[in-house]
Amino acid sequence: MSHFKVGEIDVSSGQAVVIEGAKSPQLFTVLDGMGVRFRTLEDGRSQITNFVMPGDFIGMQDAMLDDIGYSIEATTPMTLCVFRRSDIWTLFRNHPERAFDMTWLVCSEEHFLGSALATVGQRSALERVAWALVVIHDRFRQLGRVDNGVFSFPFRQQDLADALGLSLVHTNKTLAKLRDRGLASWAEGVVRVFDREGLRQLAVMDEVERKVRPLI
Amino acid sequence: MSHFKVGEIDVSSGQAVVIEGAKSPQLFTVLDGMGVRFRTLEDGRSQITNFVMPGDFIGMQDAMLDDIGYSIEATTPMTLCVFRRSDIWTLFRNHPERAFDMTWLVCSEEHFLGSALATVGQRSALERVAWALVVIHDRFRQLGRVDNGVFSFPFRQQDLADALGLSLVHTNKTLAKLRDRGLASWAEGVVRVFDREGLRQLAVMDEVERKVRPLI
DNA sequence: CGACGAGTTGAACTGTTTCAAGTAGTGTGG
DNA sequence: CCACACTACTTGAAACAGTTCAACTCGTCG
Repeated sequence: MSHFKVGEIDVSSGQAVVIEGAKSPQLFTVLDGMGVRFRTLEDGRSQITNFVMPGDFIGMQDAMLDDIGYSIEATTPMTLCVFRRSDIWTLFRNHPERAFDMTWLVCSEEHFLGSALATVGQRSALERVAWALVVIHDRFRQLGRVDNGVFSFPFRQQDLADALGLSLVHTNKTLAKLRDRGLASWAEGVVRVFDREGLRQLAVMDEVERKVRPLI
Repeated sequence: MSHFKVGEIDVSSGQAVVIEGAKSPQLFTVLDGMGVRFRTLEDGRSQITNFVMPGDFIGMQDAMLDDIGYSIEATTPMTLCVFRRSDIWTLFRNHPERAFDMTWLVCSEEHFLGSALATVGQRSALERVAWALVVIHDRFRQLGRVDNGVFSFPFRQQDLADALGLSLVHTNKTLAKLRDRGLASWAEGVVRVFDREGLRQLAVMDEVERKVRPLI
């Protein structure tokens, strides 16, 4: 991929990376830092569709559809590797393995959104929060950031609420319930998963085997 | 695509096309008929992720991820064109334009799931149903099945409820509200959209330009 | 004819939201 | 160094949107 690389950019925390509706001609890979990907309704409500983490590949959707359906904002400072959108076609033509990997990532993203939709559509607040903690925990573990169930998590409770379609207040109270049950806690930016299996069962989710993410 | 075609299959209404968890080695294009794509939780709750219609391309996700995350069931009798999963790689290698189109479809699917997630996560029941009617109406119009806002819709209200994360009863009552307001009606398998613009505004959704779907 | 699926409507209940008030931590400026 | 503003989190109580339960209609199928 290296000769498609245009450069690197740094985005400081709180700043927008991609703005909904704009026609950003770029594709990114996240080298470092985290952010949120979200959609906003005209009246201000916003839905976080996922948390963006190192290794994520952003912008394929826009590049293909000529229309960005979401915004991305950096939560921590981020470093992104930038590709030229117009090179995608060249990639499909000359580097089918890379194109294949990129498609794999999009499929995997779609898969995740399907799970998230089922969660928000069908699960109760307690189940949703438990589900989110399992998913986030597993993703952080893949990144090697989990030490014995403990990892630091840079987002706000409001972000989790926006991701799960719950109010901030209820998200907070639900987290308190999980804490009381000894399943997990989240305080001062640190999440502690005491009982992943218990959370998983509470969330009525089945075990999924880990997938190997291709690197772009 | 024609020499990747393995054959055609017919599925009668009510039958499963793809079963969650199974490893179906096939890809399909819907030639005719409609169905639902859904995910089930272990305790039986189910979330419809989308309505499957003619022209839809199914199975890319599975083929890529080696794991099917959803089921598909035929609502009306369906005719599907079957491809061999193992040919995907050949396609990327020898027919980059086709691979590009397939990726485009996956991106477009992802885009839709993002909208659906924002709907289920943020919109009220009234807004959700209005949103769904606009989306469904537009999709049916693309298929050329809408005559002056009127089209026949083979699904049950329970299906719409499962798609929107609402109970059947409340979905029904919400439809009644839209009928009372003169925006749309749905009776005996026929949907009438009297005021698409009114529905769109009620749903707090912005206008989107139509995209050209590639045919697979 | 009886059983069954789909739709409809009313009434009771409840999970979640909204409102409200307060704590703790952090940064800013006088 | 203290007052002030501001953001994140926490907790209680009131309000309400949506669920659940229940009963009834209508058409279809065997």
